[in-house]
Amino acid sequence: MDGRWVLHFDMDAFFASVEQLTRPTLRGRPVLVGGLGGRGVVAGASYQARVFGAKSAMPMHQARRLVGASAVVLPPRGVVYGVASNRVLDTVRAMVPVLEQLSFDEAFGEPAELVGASAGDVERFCELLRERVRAETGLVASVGAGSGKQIAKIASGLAKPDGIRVVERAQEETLLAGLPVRRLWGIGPVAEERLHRLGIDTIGALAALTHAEAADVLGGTVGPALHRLARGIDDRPVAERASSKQISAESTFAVDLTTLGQVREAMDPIGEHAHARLGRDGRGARTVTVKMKKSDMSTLTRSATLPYATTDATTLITAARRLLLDPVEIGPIRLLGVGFSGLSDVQQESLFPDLEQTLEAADGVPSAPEAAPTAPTESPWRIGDDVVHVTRGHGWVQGAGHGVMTIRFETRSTGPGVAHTLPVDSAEVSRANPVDSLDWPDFVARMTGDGPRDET
DNA sequence: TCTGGGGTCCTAGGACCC
DNA sequence: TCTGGGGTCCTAGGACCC
Repeated sequence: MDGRWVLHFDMDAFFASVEQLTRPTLRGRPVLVGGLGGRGVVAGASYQARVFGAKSAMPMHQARRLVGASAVVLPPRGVVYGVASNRVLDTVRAMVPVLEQLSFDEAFGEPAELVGASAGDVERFCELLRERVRAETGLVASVGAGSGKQIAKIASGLAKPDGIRVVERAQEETLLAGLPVRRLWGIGPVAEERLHRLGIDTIGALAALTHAEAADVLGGTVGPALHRLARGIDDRPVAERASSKQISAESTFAVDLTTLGQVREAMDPIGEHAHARLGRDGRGARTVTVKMKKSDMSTLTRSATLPYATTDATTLITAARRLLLDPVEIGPIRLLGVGFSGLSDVQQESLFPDLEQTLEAADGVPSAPEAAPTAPTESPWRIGDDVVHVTRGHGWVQGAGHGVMTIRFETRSTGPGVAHTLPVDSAEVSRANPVDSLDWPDFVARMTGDGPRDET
């Protein structure tokens, strides 16, 4: 495997960038994407928001406070990110046929034509890849390259934003040795703390341990594996991912649930959501798992395995319901989840109707909560909603309240748009497919051609 | 008003079978 | 006049990733 080059391709601030692409007014502004409720966290932050210290996984209220009044806070539009992600990855795949996709916005590749190539050749290849993605999707990616997955991933981190970083063999050891252990893929807060207590802060210090010591600190399987990575030994192959092993849905409540009645009631929409995603997958499940997170953040799970895999909603959701625990006994519950595993193809008459392409694109994507915990009386429109106006076209809700709403009319192809204030009950405005913000010309063609389109 | 939602993998104990 | 050993499945919890 000498002379192999692994690439790690990573979109820059993906969610926030898609918002800025499809809502041009947001370009250059600090955008926070994530849950708007009191318990929401940041799923994506634009670089303009990161300047203030906001970042992914941070509680939204904290990020908001850091950024201040200029912050634009938007709920995630999973469907749009899914469509954008598919287009980006299709573009990448045209140059790198075998891709190991890690998430919506990240993938490893190992192009055959780069075996034995010079660093300069690799850099030119990555630049071409980035240019194509930018030209075809309007989105920016950074790319890292190195002799293995770990170094490629670290390199793409160093390349950000909007860059390339090719790490040559001769630079690897020095580069790794100086980095904090936390930069290793697989070392999280717990392992970091454990190493820190032993005075091991850098990857170099981890590499200096013996194999046995590493196993001792980090566990018999993970320890030696991380130790090898720390020493720059990483011959893991790049391969397409197998189909998922588990499909789940979960929801955090604005207020903790304290009675079994509340938990049972909350269970149904979550179970149905998980089941709908199972339906899109097409397989049946044999094991049902219920997850309950308590107010102290500890988690309880209960699972049951059926004699055979099924796609039947009643069977699966009934099994889930039987697993629920009573908050009176275990304490208040902040999150409830339902998961299906033991997935297999199950020969059965088609129980699932055909679903829209956009729904498939949305699969596995974070989406806004179905039922908002906020006051339902004020307005049917929420900030970030996609709308279409009879004459002004596609837009999004910038603000709503006191009987009026402000709509910004713009899409990817319009450039920054104008804002208009309309009554919240205006008959000229209706809900729009969010994907139209990416594909406005297609939408116009549909309207003038084949007549009215489906609602989502 | 601290800490989402969707996943993967690992560990460890008990049941069960040969 | 006792209770080995290996393999597999199931369950529960937890670390870690984006």
